[in-house]
Amino acid sequence: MPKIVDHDQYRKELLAKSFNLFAEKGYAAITMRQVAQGIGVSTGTLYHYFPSKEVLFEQLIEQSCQESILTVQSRMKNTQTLRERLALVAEYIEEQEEKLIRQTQLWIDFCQHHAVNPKDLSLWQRMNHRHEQAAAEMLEITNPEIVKLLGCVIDGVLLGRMLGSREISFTKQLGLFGEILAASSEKN
Amino acid sequence: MPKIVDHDQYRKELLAKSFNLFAEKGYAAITMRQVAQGIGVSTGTLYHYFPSKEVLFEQLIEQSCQESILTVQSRMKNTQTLRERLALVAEYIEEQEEKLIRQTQLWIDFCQHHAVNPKDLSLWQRMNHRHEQAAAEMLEITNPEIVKLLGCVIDGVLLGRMLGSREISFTKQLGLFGEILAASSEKN
Amino acid sequence: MPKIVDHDQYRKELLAKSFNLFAEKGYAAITMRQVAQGIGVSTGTLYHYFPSKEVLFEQLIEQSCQESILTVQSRMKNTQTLRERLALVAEYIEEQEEKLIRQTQLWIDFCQHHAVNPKDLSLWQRMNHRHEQAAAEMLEITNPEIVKLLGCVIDGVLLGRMLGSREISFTKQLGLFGEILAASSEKN
Amino acid sequence: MPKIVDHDQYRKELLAKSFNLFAEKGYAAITMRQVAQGIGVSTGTLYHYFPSKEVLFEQLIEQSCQESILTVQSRMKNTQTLRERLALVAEYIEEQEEKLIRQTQLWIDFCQHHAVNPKDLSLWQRMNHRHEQAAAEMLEITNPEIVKLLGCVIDGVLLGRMLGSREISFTKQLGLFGEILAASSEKN
DNA sequence: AATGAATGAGAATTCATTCAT
DNA sequence: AATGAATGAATTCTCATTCAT
Repeated sequence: MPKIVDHDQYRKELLAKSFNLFAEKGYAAITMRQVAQGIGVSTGTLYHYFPSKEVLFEQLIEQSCQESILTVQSRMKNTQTLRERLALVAEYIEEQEEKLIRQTQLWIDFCQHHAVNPKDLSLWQRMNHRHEQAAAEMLEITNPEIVKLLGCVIDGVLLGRMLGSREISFTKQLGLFGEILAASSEKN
Repeated sequence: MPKIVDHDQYRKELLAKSFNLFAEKGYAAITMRQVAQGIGVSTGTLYHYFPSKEVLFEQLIEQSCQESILTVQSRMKNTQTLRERLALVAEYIEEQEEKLIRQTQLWIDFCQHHAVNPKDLSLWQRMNHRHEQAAAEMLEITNPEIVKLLGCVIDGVLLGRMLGSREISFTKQLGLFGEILAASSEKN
Repeated sequence: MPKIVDHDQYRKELLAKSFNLFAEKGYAAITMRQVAQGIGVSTGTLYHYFPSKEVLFEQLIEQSCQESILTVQSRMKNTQTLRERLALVAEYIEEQEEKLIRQTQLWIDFCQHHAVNPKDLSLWQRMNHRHEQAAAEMLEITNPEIVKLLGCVIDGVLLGRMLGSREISFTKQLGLFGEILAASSEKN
Repeated sequence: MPKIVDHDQYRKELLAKSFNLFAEKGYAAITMRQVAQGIGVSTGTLYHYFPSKEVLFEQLIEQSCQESILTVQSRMKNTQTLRERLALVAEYIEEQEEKLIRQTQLWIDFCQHHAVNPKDLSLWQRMNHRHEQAAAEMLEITNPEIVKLLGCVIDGVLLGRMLGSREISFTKQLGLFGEILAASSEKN
């Protein structure tokens, strides 16, 4: 009888624990020893679950995207009215800000060093799409071109905050964007 | 007889030549040998002009920001009418897209690994400000809150394109943003 | 209820199964995991039967030599006439060629890394002796000096084939050697 | 002006110095640090001259074979009479015994771990051929089949001595082989 | 007995940096 | 000033061995 460990489940835990480490220092700058130490295992164990640093990183990206998608979905599930959804999305996006930033850091890193293949790209786009959709619902936007623009605003705030700007925030910028949109559409 | 070269001038040339290399691979991932080879000198020469990889990188950031600022300014100088400026800025931002993306890559990289000090930050902000101003003039925006929002849109497009999205572009998104702004303000 | 297996018997089976693996890759180059996988058990099981890689290897050498000796002996047992023996030895040596090569590989490997102790050495010499004797009988050689020379020829063929030469074979070279011997002795 | 080093010449010196180290411990068992230390340089320097352990080993094999061939040739060059040649070959083979053994060790090692390509093989065969030829001249053998047999005897002595047998030697076994040959041919 | 997860010392290799020329 | 050889600490990764189940 072997030691009882759900290999796959544990692998996912290790990935979750490495998330911050990779996001903070970047793929190239963090060492496997630092990762191992940071999540409390030996390098040997790390390599027992992942064949290489690169694969670990790829799985990290994948899991973090998929989890993000699931989280948004599940948040939406148990609510019926638009008002409820709006509240939840607003709450969600503020609460997830740090995570969103880290996720974007990871993705930028990933793009720089890997020839991003279609599967990965679609995963990222799907994730982004969910976030855009959630925000679009919050702001009651239907025009797809404007949803895209909204995506840019979100990404812009993300990048701004990633680079340390404290003058902008999701609430403020999205709020302003919502107002402008409302004002412009009233006219039509 | 020493070669007649202005030490400082040559240093700047080396920085200019390293720009793409650092932007493409990232600070941690590129090696000094790769940089040296990429710009056609020996590692020894590189170390003759820069005491360390880190300092080289810092000077790279600084020079690239300052140059960007100067470029925008000079572009604006010789034009009087708004229309002329608009044309030039539009042309400029499209033409510089790739450079802007690389610059942002570098800056993200820099922020991840250095405790950004006020001097650096102000440099970056000044640079960003110039770009925002240029774009603001193009779109005839005066409200500072909206200029900030515009900054987010620009950054968002930048991030989007950095991550490989081909569905968005400065022209399209800024155009749309301009329209919405116009529509919303007409009402007032 | 423990499984009904003779511990010692099973150990021997494991040794037999590891023979090829060690011979093909060499002691230093093969890993215990590869061995375990190759013979269809877990590393834990391997270590249950052998305290270390080194001991496993030593026992492998010993068992393979002893088995070789027994095989030659048993082949000889049930035959009385010289002719019969000759036929069997000839058959045996051709049929065992691959095994002999592997055995020699193992032994070379062993000598390189271990201070060969007298017990081991005598084992090897006894084995070699048997083979020489068998071949000597086949060729009806009695002079001990010439038996030694015969040993060299056998070893030479072994080494040649180990290194991939397809131009020589036991049958051919031993045959030629026999002829020369016959020719030279007729004269006396 | 760079440090004045004949890169290629120094590479060859490093190879020559590594010869014994690899032969004694075997490719898999020796570490690059041990090699570096053994030849008095840093690991970094080793990797400055050889891209990998494997390539170092391959070049080692090649250089050692080629050198062997050249040595035999040069030894033969300046001598006219058969007697002189015989003396030199006898001297050579005894004096080179240890080197021949090590070379064979290396080659066995090489064969075990590399898919030997035709170029390598022909190098080895050419080297072997030279040795056979030299010995054949010494013993005045012309029949190609018997030269091949002679090769087996040489290889057999080589293997025997490699495995520690002190009862056989080139002089003794080749001498005996020569006598037998002479005896057998006189009859014809 | 049997498994395979866990360990950490040690392997190959890289790379910022120094230094002789 | 310029070169590239040399260094060795640090990196990624491996593997004999141990141990909980």
